[in-house]
This record gives sequence, structure tokens and C-alpha cells, in this order.
Amino acid sequence: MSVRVRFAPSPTGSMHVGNVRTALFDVLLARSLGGSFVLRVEDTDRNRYDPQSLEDIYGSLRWLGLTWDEGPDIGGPHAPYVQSERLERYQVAAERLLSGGHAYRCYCSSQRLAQLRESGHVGYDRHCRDLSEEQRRSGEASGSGSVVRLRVPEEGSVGFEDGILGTVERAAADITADPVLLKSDGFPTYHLAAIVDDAEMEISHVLRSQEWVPSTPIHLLVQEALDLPRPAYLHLPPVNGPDGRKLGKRHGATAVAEFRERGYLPEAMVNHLALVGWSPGDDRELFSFDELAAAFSLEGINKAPGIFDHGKLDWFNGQHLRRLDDAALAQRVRPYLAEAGVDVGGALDAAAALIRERLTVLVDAPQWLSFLGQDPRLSAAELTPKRLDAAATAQLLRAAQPLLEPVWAGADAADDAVDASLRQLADDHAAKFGDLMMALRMAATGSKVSPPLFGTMRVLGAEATRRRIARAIDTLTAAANANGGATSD
RNA sequence: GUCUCCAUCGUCUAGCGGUUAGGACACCGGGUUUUCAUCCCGGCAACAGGGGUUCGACUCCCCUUGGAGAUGCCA
Repeated sequence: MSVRVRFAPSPTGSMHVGNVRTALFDVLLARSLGGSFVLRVEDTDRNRYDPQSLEDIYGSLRWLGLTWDEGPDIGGPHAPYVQSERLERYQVAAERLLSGGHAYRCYCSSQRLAQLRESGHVGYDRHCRDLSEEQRRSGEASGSGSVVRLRVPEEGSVGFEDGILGTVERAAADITADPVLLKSDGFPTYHLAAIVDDAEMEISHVLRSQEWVPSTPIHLLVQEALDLPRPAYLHLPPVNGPDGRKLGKRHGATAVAEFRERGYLPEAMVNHLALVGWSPGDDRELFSFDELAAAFSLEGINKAPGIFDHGKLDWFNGQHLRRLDDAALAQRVRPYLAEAGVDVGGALDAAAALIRERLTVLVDAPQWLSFLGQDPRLSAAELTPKRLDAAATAQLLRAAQPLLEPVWAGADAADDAVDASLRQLADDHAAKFGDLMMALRMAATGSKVSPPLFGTMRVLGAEATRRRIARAIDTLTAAANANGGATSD
């Protein structure tokens, strides 16, 4: 039997890291076993349906490189892949269950159900389970519609072998009492739709969140009643928020789209996500997508819930950022620079290379290159290293100026020589090399923190750099004269 | 309330009866360095508790505790 896995999101909200982790495991399983990955949209809840959510789902999956072999947009042998377009199938299935005595029509009003709840009763009281012909007729006659409920046996138990949890057994009495399979609006609930579709789409492995374990017996009952094959069930451990609770609205940044905007690489997201709930069994941490597909196996999946740790994601992002070559990094960084209005001219690749080691997320890129903006306006005090005074600093800068020229000659070929000549210069003036560099850094970038200076100067350009240093010399000289040569502090 | 699942450093995890309980992130030191960062080295830090089983339990069983989930005409 061929391996076929499906990811079946419902378009009712944005895709969060937990959902996408499931999708990732789906893809990894399919890829590692040479199977197919099916995307199916479960839009059977008309009230919560959100068209924007669908875009978010597609966008998030694509961004992460989790591409499907069959799905709503590309079709496939079992199209359509949108449940709202498959209603007849569920209705037919419901009819079969009805005629086979495995399900029954329920005429209870939502008011009655609400009352039941308020009175403290948990679950459905099976009020319509064994209606007389007469009661049934009056129910139909009332015209207020009906739902189809599964007739869950009252005795015995239902069990299955979960691929991750092992044997799961549940007493019939503990199974949700007669869940609704077909709603009064003619749409199926998950319990019917997913089972029918999984069978029809020949799904071999169902990977889904552990929250589904309690309702799996329902699914088995439906399957059995419909005489459908049973796929392997693998219930994945949940991915919880930092507080250890189920991911939800209160957890801030959990939407995949948000991570994307903040400049996390899809490679890093995938890498980190894969390691929450799965382990290769050895000490490896850094993986490319292909490496994951190669290493992935069901045995490595964990049972215990995990927390999506943002700190580790940062680390992964840095690692993957550093794996990008100049051109690739430049492309990733470009939109963020444009957004922030930082103009690097034709030096995008060089600029990217300059900040690679300093980036955690792409949104940080603009501030590392902010020296490209206006010429800094600095006071003599700001320009003067602690161990020097204005006069000495001016003198150093003046002497350093010509020595910097080779920096612009080409790539970084001359940097070592420039470095050596500047060290010599500092030495000659009985100054610290670090102080000289800091004075140059302040003059050229207006900041005590910058990427490596020579590269920074190259990206800034010869003209701007010379201008800024000249200006700094002027400022320092003026201050030195005013002070009559005294300390400029 | 009832049912289900889960339980190793703060976090992600390795371990599948005999280990100084390993790695990674974070954190704290130190080193390299032109600032920042990277990088390198070192340190801190865990088997929830109690019973069994066994010559021997982190590993197997039970209970307790803790956490999570389910209990919808949501998925």
C-alpha cells in the first residue's frame, strides 16, 4: 500500500506553529517514505469560515516549502479537496448509517440542548435515540430540521493501536454520547467528513494532534459502520505556548505569518519545528529540509508535549542566516532595507556580507546599516576616544586618511596592508590601535558599534567616508584650538 | 465532575535494566578580535514523589502529585 498522508486544516484562523508542525511531519513522513502529501480544506463550519484564513494557510505552507502533491488548487485523483464541495458524499454516507441503524435523526432544538447543559448534564442525553414512529413523524412535521447522530454502543469498548501512543482503549460508556455527524444545515461534522474523505482519498497515515485521541473511537465506529478501511493513526504531541498551555489567541507571536514578517527564515522555522516532538536520535541539531526528510522516522516522534521556544528559534535563525552566501542573503535582506528606507546603492551583496554575523532576524538589518544615512553630526567629545584628547585625535585622523585609500581600490585585498599601516601609525603616535579605529569608526559611522570598519567604509563609499573624516577633523581641530591644546573633555 | 494522554536540566531533547545521566538553546565565566557580533573553551543545571518487580532501576508495573487535552449542530 502506498503511503499517503494529509494535512487537513480548517480555514477558521491564522496558521500557528502547532498546525504547521503537524503539516511539517506530514511532509517529512511522505518525503521520507516516498509517499504523497495531500492538502484538504475542512471548511464544514459555515459560521467560523474565514476566507482570509485560507490564504494564510496556503501562504504559510508555501513559505515553509511544504508543498502538496494534491490539493484544492492543483487538483488530483480525488478532487475536489475542499469539503464544502463534497457535501453529497457525506450525505450519502449519513443515509447509509441511518439505514444501517448506526445513526439516527435527532430533532432536539438547540434550546433544549442548551437547557440540558445548564442543568448540569454533560453531553447529549440520547433523547432521540429510540423515538417511536409517531415521535419521529411529529419531529419531521415540526419542520425545524434535524441532525444525524451516531448511535454509540452503550456496552463494550473501542480500542486501537496508535503509532505513537501504543494501545489506546476506551470504554463505550466513556465515548461522547451520540455525537452529531450531519448538522441541520446539511454540512457534516469533522467526525463524518474526515472519515469519509480519509477513506476516499486513500489516506494511509493520519498524523494529527493529540487532542484528537478522545474522539478517535468515534471515528473508528463510523469507519466500521461504513465498512471503510482504517488508516494508521499517529497522534502527535501538542506544541504548547510558553505558559505550557494549548496554543491560542493569548500567546502573542504564534502565527507563522508573523515570524515571516519579523524576518525568520523558513529554513530556521522548519529546523526548529522539526525538533519539537521529534528527535533524530543523535546529537545533530542543524538540518536542512532535505536532511530532515532523510533522517525522519516515526520512531523518533515523542509523546510528551513541547514548547515552542523563541530563544532557540533565534539561534537557529542565526545559524541558517550564516549558511547563506552573499547573494542569497542579499535577496533576503533587500525587502527589509527597502521597507526601512535604507539605500545601499549597488553594494547590496557586500552590505549583506558585512552584517551576516550580526543578524538574528532580518528586521534587524536596517539598523546595522543605518550608517548609510545622513552624515553624522558629532561633538568633539563624542569623536575623542577616552585615552586621547581632541588635538591628538585630529592629528591621528589626519595621518590616517591617506592610509585608508587602498580600502577603496577593490575588494578586501588591501585590508591587511591597511590594517598594518594603521597599527604602525598608532604606534608612532604612542596611541592604541583600538583607539585609532574607534576614532575612525565614530567619524565614519557616527556610532561606537558598526560592522568591520574597512568593509563598512567600502559600502559607505570613498567620497562619503572622506567627507565624514574631514568633517570630524574640523570639529576636533576647532575644539582643540578653543581649549588651547588642553584636554578636550 | 468524568474520561484520556503525558512526566529527564528553565526550554528542546538523548537514554530503550548496569552511564561520572549525553547534546543543544538560554544563562554565567574566560579566550580570539577593530567596536558589536561571530567563533572557541569552561561552568551552572534534571531523572516529580511513594511503593513494588529485579542481583540491579531514569528505564518495567501500580498509586499519588503535577501538567495538558476532551467532554459542541468547532475542528
